[in-house]
Amino acid sequence: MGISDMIAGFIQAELEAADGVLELQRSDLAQRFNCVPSQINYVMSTRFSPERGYIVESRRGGGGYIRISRVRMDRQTLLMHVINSVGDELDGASARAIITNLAESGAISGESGRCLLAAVSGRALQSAPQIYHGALRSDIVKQFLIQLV
Amino acid sequence: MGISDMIAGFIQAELEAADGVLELQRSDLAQRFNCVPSQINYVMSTRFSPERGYIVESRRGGGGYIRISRVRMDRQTLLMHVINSVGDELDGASARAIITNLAESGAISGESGRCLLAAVSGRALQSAPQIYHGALRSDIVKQFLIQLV
DNA sequence: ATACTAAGGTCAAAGAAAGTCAAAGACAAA
DNA sequence: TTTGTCTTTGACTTTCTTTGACCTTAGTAT
Repeated sequence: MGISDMIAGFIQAELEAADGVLELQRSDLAQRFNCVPSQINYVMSTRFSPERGYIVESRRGGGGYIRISRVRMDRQTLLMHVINSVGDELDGASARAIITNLAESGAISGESGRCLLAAVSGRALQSAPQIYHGALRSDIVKQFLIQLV
Repeated sequence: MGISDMIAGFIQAELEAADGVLELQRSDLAQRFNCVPSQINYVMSTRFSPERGYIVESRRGGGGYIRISRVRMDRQTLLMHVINSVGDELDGASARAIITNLAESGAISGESGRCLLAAVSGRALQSAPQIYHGALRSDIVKQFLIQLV
């Protein structure tokens, strides 16, 4: 494992500990890992790009810094919205509507959609009495989607 | 027996010892067997192809590597096997074991694994009385996996 | 304002792996 | 002997990483 990977690992750990936002100094970090400062830029652009779900801001000059934030993309916002909007019970038709919607909007993959649909289908729930189905559907959908946020 | 066979044998032994996943460096291996590095590529493509049940990943550049993992069966066979082997009830620990296994072997994605795990978690099933959980887990897992075959 | 100093940014070159491909060699089957 | 298949080799390519020289921006002191 090269230096870039170690730096990336360190940052991710710190980010985890700091709950998603981290502010650091380029030269500090470079010193800590005994590398040239521009290596930090390299790590930023290859490991913490927006495509990978991070926003990196910075400022030069005295008291400068690099701020990295892990960002929940639009997708995530949408998912959270859906998760929160689903009540304690969910009937089959609504579940289908919600799930196909998510899939069509691209928030979840078609495959995930099919899997989730299957997991809340009559077949999957048949062992439990009908009265529980609404609540089960709601909980299964929520727990499933939370994994994708 | 040619060099390629020796290399293949060595790798298989190491794989055995390493329990299915092995990471090595092309140039190291080439040196050890006193051959040209591209010979390793030859061995990979002729002896460790996906048809033979292996997945080979690699990375170039500094700190590059070649990672070889053995996959038991092809995805579909494995999935069907699992689906058929799950009885009418499934306890939480077994579900976890089965699902993480599938994910580790690459038969399902890590994401799918997490989703399925979430869908059969205590949280997802809490609305139904405990006595139904076993059957629900079994049915949900089966219905979910059938979508992926 | 001006100049100094303390950040961070850019870019291209050098280095470190791995990948590709085609030619040459070995060997068994026809 | 010829033919076809499997191996071996090495020149050349592509990708990823590391390094350093030089540039820009933001405070701070005169």
